[in-house]
Amino acid sequence: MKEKFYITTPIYYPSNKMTLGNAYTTIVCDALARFNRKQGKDVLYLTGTDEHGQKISQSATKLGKSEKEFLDEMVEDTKDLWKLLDISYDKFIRTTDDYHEKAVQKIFTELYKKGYIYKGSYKGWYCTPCESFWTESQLVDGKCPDCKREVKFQEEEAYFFKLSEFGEKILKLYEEHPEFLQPKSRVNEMVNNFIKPGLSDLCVSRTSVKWGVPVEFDPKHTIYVWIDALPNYITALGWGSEDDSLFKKFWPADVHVIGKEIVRFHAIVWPAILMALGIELPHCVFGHGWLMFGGDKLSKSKKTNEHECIDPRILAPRYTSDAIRYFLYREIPFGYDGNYSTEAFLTRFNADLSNNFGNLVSRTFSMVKKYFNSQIPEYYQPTEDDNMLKDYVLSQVKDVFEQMKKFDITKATASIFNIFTEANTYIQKVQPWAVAKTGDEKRLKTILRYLLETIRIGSELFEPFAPTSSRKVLDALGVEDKLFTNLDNFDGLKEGELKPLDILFPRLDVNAELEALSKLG
RNA sequence: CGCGGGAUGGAGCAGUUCGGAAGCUCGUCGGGCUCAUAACCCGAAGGUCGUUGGUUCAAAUCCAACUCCCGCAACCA
Repeated sequence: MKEKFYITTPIYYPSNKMTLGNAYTTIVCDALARFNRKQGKDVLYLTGTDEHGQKISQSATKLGKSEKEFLDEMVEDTKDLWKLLDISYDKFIRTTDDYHEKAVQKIFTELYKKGYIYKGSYKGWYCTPCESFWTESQLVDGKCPDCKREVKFQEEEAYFFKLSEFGEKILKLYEEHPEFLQPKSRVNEMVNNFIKPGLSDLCVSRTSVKWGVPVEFDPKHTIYVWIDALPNYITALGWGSEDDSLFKKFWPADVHVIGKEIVRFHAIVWPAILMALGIELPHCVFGHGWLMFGGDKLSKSKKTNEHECIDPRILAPRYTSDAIRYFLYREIPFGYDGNYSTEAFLTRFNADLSNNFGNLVSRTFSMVKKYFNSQIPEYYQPTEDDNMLKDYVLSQVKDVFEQMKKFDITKATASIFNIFTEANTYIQKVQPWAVAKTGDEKRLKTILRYLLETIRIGSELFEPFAPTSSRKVLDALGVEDKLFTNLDNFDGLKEGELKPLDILFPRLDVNAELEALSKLG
C-alpha cells in the first residue's frame, strides 16, 4: 500500500482578500505536497476558509451583500489566486459547507455529553457598536481597541470547554513527542506562557454572534471559532459523516503548517479537543515565521508600504508564480521571520533564476545544439572533473531529501541551487568549447551529457518548488515521468533530441522594475 | 523583573547544540573566458562577531550583568 501524506494550511479568514502572507503558508505547503507526491506518496493537501463570525457579517453588510454572497465572491477570488500561484490543493473546505456544520454540531454535542463542555457565563468588557467582547488586557486606555469607544462590563451565558484539565497531558505530549511542535523554540513559548501559568477553560459559544453554527441542543448559542474552525482538519476527511473512508485513510495529519500566531490553538487547544474526543493526534504542528515588510508584519487591517507592490495578483503574472514561490522558499528562513522587499525579490530573480539556473540551461542547450545538432549525447570514460561533479550532485540530492524530511524548504532550495552553481563552475573548468576545437568528440559528449544529467536532476528536485519552469526543462529533456526517478545516477536521459526551449527567466532591469512596480502598487 | 526571538564586513543571512585559524549571497573593485540571458569563472578590498566583565592554552560560540530592536500577551499566515 502506498504511503500517505496529509498536509494542511490553516483555514483563512476571508473578511478581506488574501494577502501575500496567506499565500506564503499556502505556497510552502504546496512545495511539501508536491515533493511528497513526486516521491510516490498518496497526498492529500487541504486548504480552505473559516467563514463564520462577526467580522464576516460586518464586511458583507458594509458592501450591502448577504454573508453567502460576500463569501462566495471571496472564495472565488481566493481560488483564483491559488490557481495563479499553481497551488495543487486536493480539497478546499469552507466552514459553511453543510457537511462541516453538521460534523461540528456533532463534536460540540459529543463533548457536552462527555462532560468536557459545560454551561457557564462569560464576563468581559463589551463594546456595543463593535458587538465584541474584550479582556481587561486588550483594552487600550480602558476603551475598545477597535473603535476607541467606551466599553461596559457585561456577562453573558456561554458554554465552556474544560481546557484546564489538559495541561498535564499536553506537557506529556511535548515531552514524548518532541517532533509534535516545531520549530522547538515554540515549545518553550507554549509551556512558559500558557501551560505553566495554568490553562483556563475556553469559551466556545456566544449568544451575541449570530453568523455561525448553532448549538444543536441549545440553538440560541452559536458555536464559537475554536470548535468550529479547528475540526476542519477532520471534517474535511468526512469524519462524522456516512463516508469516513478518507478519514480512515489519511488521519492523523502528517503536518499542520500554520503561522506562529496561531500555534497556541494548534498545539494546545486542538490536541485537547482531539483527546477529549478520543481521536488520534496529528504528527506535527509546524509554526512558521512571518513575512515582514520593511520590519512590519503584513496585516489585513494595516496598510503597509504604499510604495511597494506586494499584491501577488500583480506580481505573479508579471514575474511568474515560479519566481514568487522560489523567492519565498529561499529568502525567508523557514520557521523564522523573514523580510520581503521588492528589491531583494528582483535581485534574487536575476542572480538565481536568470543567471544561475536559466543561463545554465541556456548555455548547455545551446552547446548541445551547436555541437551535436541537439541530439542528447552518450557518455564515455569520465574524468576526475566529471566524477567530482557527479559526486557533488548526488550529495546535494541527499541533502535535499534530508532537509525536506525536516520541512526545511529554505535549505532544500539552497541545496538545489548549489547544484546549478557547481555545474556553472564545472563548465568553466572543463571548457567544452575548447574541447570542441580539439575534435575530441567523446570527451565533448561526456561533458555535455554530464551537464544535461545535472540539469535533469536539478530540475526534478526543483519541480515541487517551481513547477512550471522545471517542467519545461524536463519536457525539453524528454523526461516524462512525474515521479522522482534516477536521482542517484547519471543515466536518466534517453537518447533523443532536445526540444527547443525559450529563455526561462529573462533578466530584469531592477531599477526599471522598481519604478514600474511603485506605480502599480 | 510577563513571555519569546534577535544584534556577525555596505545590505541580507549562516555559524552558537558538543569552544579551536570568521563563512555565504548581493553589492563594490581587478582579472579571465567566449558556450550562454552584458551572462559565467577566478581573485581582492571590507568585520574590535551589540556592550562590559569572567572561565579557558583558546570564546561569535560557555557564564554573569547590561544596552538596543522586534514580536506575542486568548481569532490578522
